Amino acid sequence: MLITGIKGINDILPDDVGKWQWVESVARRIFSNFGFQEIRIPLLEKTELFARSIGESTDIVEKEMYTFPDRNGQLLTLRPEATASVVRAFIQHRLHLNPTMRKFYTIGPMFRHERPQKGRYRQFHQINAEVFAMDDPMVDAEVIYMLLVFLEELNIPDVTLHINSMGCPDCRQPFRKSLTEYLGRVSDKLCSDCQRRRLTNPLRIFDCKVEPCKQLVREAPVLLDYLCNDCLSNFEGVKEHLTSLGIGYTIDPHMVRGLDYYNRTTFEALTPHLGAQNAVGGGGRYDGLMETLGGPDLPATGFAIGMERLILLLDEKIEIEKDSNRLFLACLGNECQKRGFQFAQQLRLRNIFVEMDYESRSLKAQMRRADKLGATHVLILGDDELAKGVATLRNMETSVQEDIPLEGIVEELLQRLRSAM
RNA sequence: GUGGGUGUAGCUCAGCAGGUUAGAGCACCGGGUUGUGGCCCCGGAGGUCGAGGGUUCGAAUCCCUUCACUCACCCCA
Repeated sequence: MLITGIKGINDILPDDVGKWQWVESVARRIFSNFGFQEIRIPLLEKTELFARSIGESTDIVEKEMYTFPDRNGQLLTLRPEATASVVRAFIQHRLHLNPTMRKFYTIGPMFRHERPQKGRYRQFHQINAEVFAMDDPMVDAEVIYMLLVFLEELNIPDVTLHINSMGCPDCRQPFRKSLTEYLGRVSDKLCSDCQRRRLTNPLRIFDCKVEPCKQLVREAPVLLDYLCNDCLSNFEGVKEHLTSLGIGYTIDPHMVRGLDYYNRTTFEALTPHLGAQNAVGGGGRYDGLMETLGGPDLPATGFAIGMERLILLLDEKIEIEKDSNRLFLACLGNECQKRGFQFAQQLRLRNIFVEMDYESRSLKAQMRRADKLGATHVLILGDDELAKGVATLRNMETSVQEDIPLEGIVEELLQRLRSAM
């Protein structure tokens, strides 16, 4: 019985790895320009961390987490998102005492036990950015700007920005009340799912795709109308700064995010090219989370980007530039192969790409392989050459061959191969 | 968890009104050049037709079961 991988947990094969590395390098470059520093957090955390931060009644916590007891009976969870861990690390290491520790990014896999489909997997990868201890609307705008700059740099097509404000606990209270009242009045017209949502998590009804519900939602009270003065001026500030940076946006009063910790400005970068999914990235402010997790009462904002979705959206045409020259060593006969084998190691130590065959195959076969590997040069080492004290260097592009004396050949090759880089 | 679609060579797929040895393209290996890649020509290897059961003289093809993949619902990156 063949052992296969786990459903929704995929391999990334060498042919695709180039794209991933490229995406990561662009993220590192851009985020670093914005003052973000990389932080690496564990894949495993105590279950309680996620339960408390994400919210007990969210789908993630209720039914999507990979949770199990370790050998000591401690309940652990494979992280379903990164923010909770970054906040935890920030608190644990008292980083708020260090003023250079404010902006972080992290890249890595997350785990959610959902049914896989296009753009959605059980192990998926996110690029996260988080900013702590800053609540000026300028910061919200800058974070959003950085997200868009990044997507732009990757040439992700047809990205639109949707924003909303989730208010604060103060304004959410009266809003919740009037929303529940409204939903109570129209409850018999809601779909069965929304019937349930009405009682468990009324805000979720804004996400419903059933037509009658969408109708009703249009008439429902929206949080934006209930914002307190502070939240309102804050939201205005964010919009102003976005505009000043030349960012177009759509205000979507019905946008609801899946995690409970969000407040004030939330946002999503959407594209129509992801099948049933539409978000490539999303995030928002989460001012209360740090205190909830036992840390200082510091504001925070951030976002997550779905890397699989990014990869799906990448232009097929992008090509990862081929690095430097590649030398293939073609050896004929046992003696020559031994010489070549040692020779290859020497060149590699000098930072040159060298590949060779380990079976003794015909020169034709070796040439073919050299071509497949994209070798720019082939060094042919056979009895004829050894007898003359040379090796034949073939330029694969021009097909020009010349003899190189074995004496001092390493330095000679280094020069030739490096100069063309 | 629910529903639809699809499972034939490493990959993309043809074959399916049941009928001799299951095919193609690409990829792979070898030869055409006793030591020279790409293009071309010739040859070769590679398949328990997802698995199990049933119908039949005979099943890749029909029926049942099951598994996997995939898309969608739910929800999200």
